[in-house]
Amino acid sequence: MRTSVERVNIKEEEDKVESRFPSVQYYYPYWNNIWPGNPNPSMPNQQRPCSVSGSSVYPIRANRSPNMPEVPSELPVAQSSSSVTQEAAKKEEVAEDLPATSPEVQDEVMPCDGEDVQLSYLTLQELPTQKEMEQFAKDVKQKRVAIGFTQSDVGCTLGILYGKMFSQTTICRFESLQLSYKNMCQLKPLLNRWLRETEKTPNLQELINKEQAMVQSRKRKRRTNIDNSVKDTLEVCFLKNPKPGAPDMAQISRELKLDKEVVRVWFCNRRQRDKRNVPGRDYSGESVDMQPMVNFHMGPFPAPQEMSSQNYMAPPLGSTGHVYHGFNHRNNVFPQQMPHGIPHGNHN
DNA sequence: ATGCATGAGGT
DNA sequence: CCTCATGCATA
Repeated sequence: MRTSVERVNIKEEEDKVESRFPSVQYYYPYWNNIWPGNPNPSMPNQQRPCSVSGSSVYPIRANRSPNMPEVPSELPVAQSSSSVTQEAAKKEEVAEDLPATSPEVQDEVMPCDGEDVQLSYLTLQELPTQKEMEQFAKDVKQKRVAIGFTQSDVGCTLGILYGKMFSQTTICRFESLQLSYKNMCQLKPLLNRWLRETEKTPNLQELINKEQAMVQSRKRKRRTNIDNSVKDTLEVCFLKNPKPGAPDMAQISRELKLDKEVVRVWFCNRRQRDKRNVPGRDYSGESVDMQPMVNFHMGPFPAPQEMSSQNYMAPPLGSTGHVYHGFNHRNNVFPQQMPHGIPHGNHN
């Protein structure tokens, strides 16, 4: 049993469209998606092709596998909605980004084979390796701390300097490499620029405060709190079928007495999380797989995403059907290893 | 730091 | 109805 596991396309398996929004109307009237939160309405909305479209796929150096006939296909369809993120910082990334982090490597990167890592008009050099990315993230954090910036400050500064603001969340995730590879690549140029910019203009603090003054929030659905016991059950369901169809979700929601939309979102998020924490490949570079039973391929790259979730072991739950708090709800299933030497305390 | 939510863009 | 980037809200 190994890679032969093909993705089960439960996706199209059901056409019986369950009533999607049955009894749900907890949505407040803020649907006219104008979100005021964005202080930069002037962002160009072009869509440049992006460099990569894989999720948690990290490229490696070419000298590793000489047998991979990598063919950078033409303009990949960047469905990325992040406009400025790419455009603005791209060019200089080409020229200046590399030397900073890992000097030893100057050769090309080798995007994963079967993966959808693609190149467009960008050079291969723009695809940092996982190691480089780790180093870069570390650098960013170090710098941030050094100048006494909070993660929010950084996000804010990016907005001021380059027109696209980011939340504390995003910066945090960047630093801890919790974003998809592609996402990391998009943000890297910006942060790289920030890194350099910061050295010149040490007093951005004021700008920040000014900008931060106009923070606003729109009404949002209150965050649902799902009981751990319920989460356990959801987890079990997920392991059995990461992509339940509408009917399935309907049933789950019924049984757990959760709103269908909540269930749907939970699965979406669960899948997303699944992609970030690639089994057996933590971000520490040296890692070995910690899941002896999983059957994901052990190549340099994670298996095709669709199957990643199937690699999880069956939950340790008893067959009694009785749910107990058996999961670690913190860094569950795959404890994510943080590469940073810095302890993970709150630094804000 | 992370859980749930939103919305754009894609089938 | 999905994925993906992103963020509010909260533990």
